[in-house]
Formats: sequence, structure tokens, C-alpha cells
Amino acid sequence: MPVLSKYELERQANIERNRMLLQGLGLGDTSAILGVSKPIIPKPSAKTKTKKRKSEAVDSEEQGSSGEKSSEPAKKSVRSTDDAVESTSLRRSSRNAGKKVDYLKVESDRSSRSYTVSTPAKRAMQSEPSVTTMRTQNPKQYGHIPGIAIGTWWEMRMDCSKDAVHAAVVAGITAGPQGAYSVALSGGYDDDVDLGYAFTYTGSGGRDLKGTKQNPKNLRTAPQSSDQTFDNPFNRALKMSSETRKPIRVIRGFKLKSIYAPYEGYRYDGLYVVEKAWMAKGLNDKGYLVCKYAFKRLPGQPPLPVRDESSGEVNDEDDEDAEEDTTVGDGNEDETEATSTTEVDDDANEGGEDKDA
DNA sequence: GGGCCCGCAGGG
DNA sequence: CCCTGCGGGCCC
Repeated sequence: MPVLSKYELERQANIERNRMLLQGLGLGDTSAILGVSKPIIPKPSAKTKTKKRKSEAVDSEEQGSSGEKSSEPAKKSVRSTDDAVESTSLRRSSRNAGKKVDYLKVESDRSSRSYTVSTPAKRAMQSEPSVTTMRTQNPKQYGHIPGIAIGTWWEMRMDCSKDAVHAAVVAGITAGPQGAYSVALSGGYDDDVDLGYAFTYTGSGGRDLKGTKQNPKNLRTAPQSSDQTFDNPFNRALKMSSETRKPIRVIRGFKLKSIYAPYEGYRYDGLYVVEKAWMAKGLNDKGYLVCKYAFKRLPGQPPLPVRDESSGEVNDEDDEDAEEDTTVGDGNEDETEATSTTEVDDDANEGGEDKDA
């Protein structure tokens, strides 16, 4: 085989280190934690380049059962904040921004509606009226968002944000006083390892988003150009999570290179805790340091869907595939009502500092 | 494919 | 008001 690039060599080295680290924490053998067959996500309609993700009109069916599980794209429990609804929805404008939101009030408004798939985010991009719908729940709480089942899928980050699962539209981490509320796995760092029930994650910062004086940019992401530190609010929050062990909501995005990543859009994969936080050399030629974290999925949650690899690649990952062979067992499909009363749940919901109602 | 330029949410 | 941040559309 051809010589590997320096980048590739370092990437594999880092991955190996991360893998070893997870194993050292007892998180290397996911099957031991699983012990159950996982649903398979079939590849979306053949080769049709899913790049062009547009919101096909999946009509309102879905009914109010807000949360079906979603093992296959065809019938994923899509949630999207309704846009064009009547005037009951508050308009998010600069005028409303910053105001205190009465989530409960808004919640009652929507309870009687069924969800329709649309892409308010797309419309928002085109400037114009920006008829975005107000968020209906508080994202600043630890644990599950009531009514949002594990496996819930959104086409875009903004839709997920509106459902309060991961408030940030671009950022991968949302921070709270006792640790992070949620993180997004979106493939931003190529040397992270995703074993599904455990994964390594990289912090934020160390990038120059503004360009130079002469050539000012206004980027949202950029190459690593300095060390990350735990002084960064996001990184600090995740480090705190490792101490408080507060549960963190995790969403996986289509850009993540992992058999656990959805083919399209973003999916809520439940609650995880940070088992360890440390610093390491990042995957960049200058060797800038990055903050690293080891996540572990809390037990008692529905199994994660995995991609159907039978028809191809998906994740180069050198051979071996340390992970399983996916015993695709019979259709044990059953969902088990993810969100209800598992011990995971109460642990999750209590202790939040939102408790004021 | 890459470059650019935007909007949004959140924090200071 | 400013800045950040694992988006996303668009144009080349």
C-alpha cells in the first residue's frame, strides 16, 4: 500500500491512543455493556447522493406521539418545529431575543398540534421574514428534555435547538454551572473514537475565527491555531461534568465518521457521563494541545442504531474494526419507552437548578 | 471540491 | 454591544 500521509499516520496513532484510553477506563468492550442486538439503519435510497438533503414532504402523520423511535430513516420520528403555524407562535426577532421565555406557556400552545416536517432553518437562512418558532422547552437543564425520546431525529441543528436538546446551532458544547448540558458529535475532529456506548471527544477553542487584520474573516470554524485550555468556558464545563457526573445529552450528526452516526441529519442518542478529562496533542501539524474527554453512555437506555455496513464502507477505519459484528438478531425491535421512568431518568432530571416552577 | 458570507444561541 | 462556535446555503 501507498505511503500514508503524515496526517494519516498521526490520526491513526491518536485514534489508537484514544482507543487504549477508553479501554483503560473499562469502556473498550461495548458488547459487554450492550449485550443486546442493535437496530440497523439501512442506507438511504441507494447511491442517490444524500448530499442534497431537502425536506421531502413527510406529512403530518406522526401524530402527536412525539417520540417513536427511529431505527430507519424512512419512518424516523422526525421532529421539527412547525413554522407556518398561525400566529400563536412567537416570532423570534432581535426584539424577543434575550427576553425571558415562559416555556410552559408556549408548551401548552403546541400540545394540540401535530408536527409537520419543514425547514424553518432554511427559511431563516434566506433572510426575509424569518418566521422561526419559539423554543418550547428549556435547554438549560440536565438530563432528558421531557417529551423528546431517544432516537428523535432532526434534519438540521436549528431544529434540534428548537427542541431544546442541544441549544447551540454551531457550537458542539453547551455549558451549565454544574457541567455541560449537551454535546454534538459531528466529526469535527478526525482522531476521536466512537464506540457508540463510549467515545472520546475534543474540546473547543484554539482556532482563529477572525482571520487577519488585512483579511478579516467571520468564520464559524477554522483550523487549529493555538492550544486549547480548560479556561475555555465550554472546556471547563465538560471538565466539571467529569466531577459532578451530571448527565449530558448527546446528539450524533451525519458528518461523524462512525457506524453509529446517522446518514442524514442529527439524532438524539441519550445521556452520557464524562468519565475522564485530559489534555493531549491535537491532530494538527503544529501539535497544538486540545482538551479531551471520555464519555460513557448511561445504562438502561434503548440500544443505538448502527449503520448498515453490509453494502459498503462508511468508515474507513483500518480493518479490524475492533467493534462488533453487529449481531443483527431477530427483530427485537421493541422499543421500550425510552424516556420514562428509568433510574437514568430521575437521576437525570433531578438536581437541575431549574427547579423553580 | 473550496471559499465566502451569512443567521442563531449563548456568554461576557 | 461584542465575541465565539464540530452550520448551512450559495457561488465558483
